[in-house]
Amino acid sequence: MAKKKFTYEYERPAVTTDCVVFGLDEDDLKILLIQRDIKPYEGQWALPGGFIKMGESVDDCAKRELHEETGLNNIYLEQLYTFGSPNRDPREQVITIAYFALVNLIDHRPQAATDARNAAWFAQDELPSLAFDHKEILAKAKQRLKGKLKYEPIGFELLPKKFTLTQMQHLYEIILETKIDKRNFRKKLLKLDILIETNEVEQDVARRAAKLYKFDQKKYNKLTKQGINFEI
Amino acid sequence: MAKKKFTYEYERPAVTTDCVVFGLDEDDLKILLIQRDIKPYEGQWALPGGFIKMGESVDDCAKRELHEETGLNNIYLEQLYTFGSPNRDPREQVITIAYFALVNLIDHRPQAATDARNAAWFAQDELPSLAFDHKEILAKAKQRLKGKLKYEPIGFELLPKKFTLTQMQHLYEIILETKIDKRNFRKKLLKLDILIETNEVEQDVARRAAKLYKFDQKKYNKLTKQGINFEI
DNA sequence: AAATCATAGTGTTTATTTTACACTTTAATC
DNA sequence: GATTAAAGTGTAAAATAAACACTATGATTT
Repeated sequence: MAKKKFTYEYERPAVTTDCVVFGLDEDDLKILLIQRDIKPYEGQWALPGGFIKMGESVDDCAKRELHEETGLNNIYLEQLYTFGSPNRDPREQVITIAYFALVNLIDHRPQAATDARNAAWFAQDELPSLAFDHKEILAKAKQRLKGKLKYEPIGFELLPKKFTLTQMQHLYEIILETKIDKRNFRKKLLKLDILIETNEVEQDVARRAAKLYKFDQKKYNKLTKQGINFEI
Repeated sequence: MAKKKFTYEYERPAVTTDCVVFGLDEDDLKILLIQRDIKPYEGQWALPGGFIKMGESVDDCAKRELHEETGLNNIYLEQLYTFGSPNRDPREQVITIAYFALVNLIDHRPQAATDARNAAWFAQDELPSLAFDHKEILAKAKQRLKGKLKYEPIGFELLPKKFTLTQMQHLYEIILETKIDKRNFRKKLLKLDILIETNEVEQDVARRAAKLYKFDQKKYNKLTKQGINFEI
């Protein structure tokens, strides 16, 4: 073991960040996990994350760990909740600030971890058992994702740059776990006026191809300044 | 200085909790601050809070610090956000998990701090300058309070056990910073069916006395299980 | 005892939003 | 040319939200 070097007057907990990364596959909401290569929980799957370094903000720590362990960069990332039960880590007291992230799996295909750790996407119904209290963190993240999706159109983060209205609707149906009426959904979404209709259509489909739309960031920013109101 | 006793392999940030306590006065939303008696920011006003102890959960730390510094106990307390910029404390890196709390000022009159520190309630428009990044934490708390009030009837936490509908309406008006129509407000609130009408009325008012109501915790619990939907 | 004051308490109408619902169009494939 | 699969589209009914003003009550004043 490396020699211990840092001394404090009072005992201190360790601090980590962990990240729940959601990605949308064809018809499934997937979660990115890494396989632990050290104790405790060696070999088990866990949320990507790790210890904070001095001089870095908590947000930066989450970004860095996510990049180091999964190769992901520049994706939607937001603080979720801080978990601080004294026994959540068997080694010692570890406080973790959990984040949740959204990535579109079409542009960011499942990637190998850069530091040789095993990383993989798991569907909801094929989740392995998770290390630490990560199951609890995941539950909180799912709850937050559901809640957020109703009031903010964060769905764009999970879709490719250009997408069809049906893709967007599927996304809502998968996350909210409910069927949505096609006409009503389109009416509401288009009324928000934050979509740009491109003059392209889907490619390589064996049926009538759907129009592709883009997200209009500028109009969306204006809208949020006035206080958005989007309830699906 | 006391001798330093705890040694770690890697440098660790200190961890604290801070608490934004809101209380409702006659016609003002007030915030509980304590005056710092040590450096840094000695003599300045700050949110109540302090360092986490080993073996205690983050939630427990918030409760304990709140009690030690303000005498408050058993009040509505919920985690707000974790602030972790590396320079938010001039001494060294300190990560703080911020909480927000609601108390009714009628039952919990402004109290002296138990540990001799100066504690006082401040109205929004007479806030002193705050230590650390506490102004930012306060802003986040206000934003959360507004947001929450719209979807959950947390107003009860700020009112005495028995209250009039007008008091509740004033609360909404003060926090949301908007005028609300009396008839529409009452209709909506009563339709939720989480109020119990007592057969008491206000005392000592020089006009027609209003009926007093109580919050029906049981019905409310049922309601939240089904997913509440209360938008004022 | 009557008048005054201050706020409690109460319903209806209109506008807006949400929901329910089914057929035609299009383009590729067989 | 028929088939297939999903795209795309509108209307009517129901529910909800918003706007709006007077009467009731009880204490205080004259």
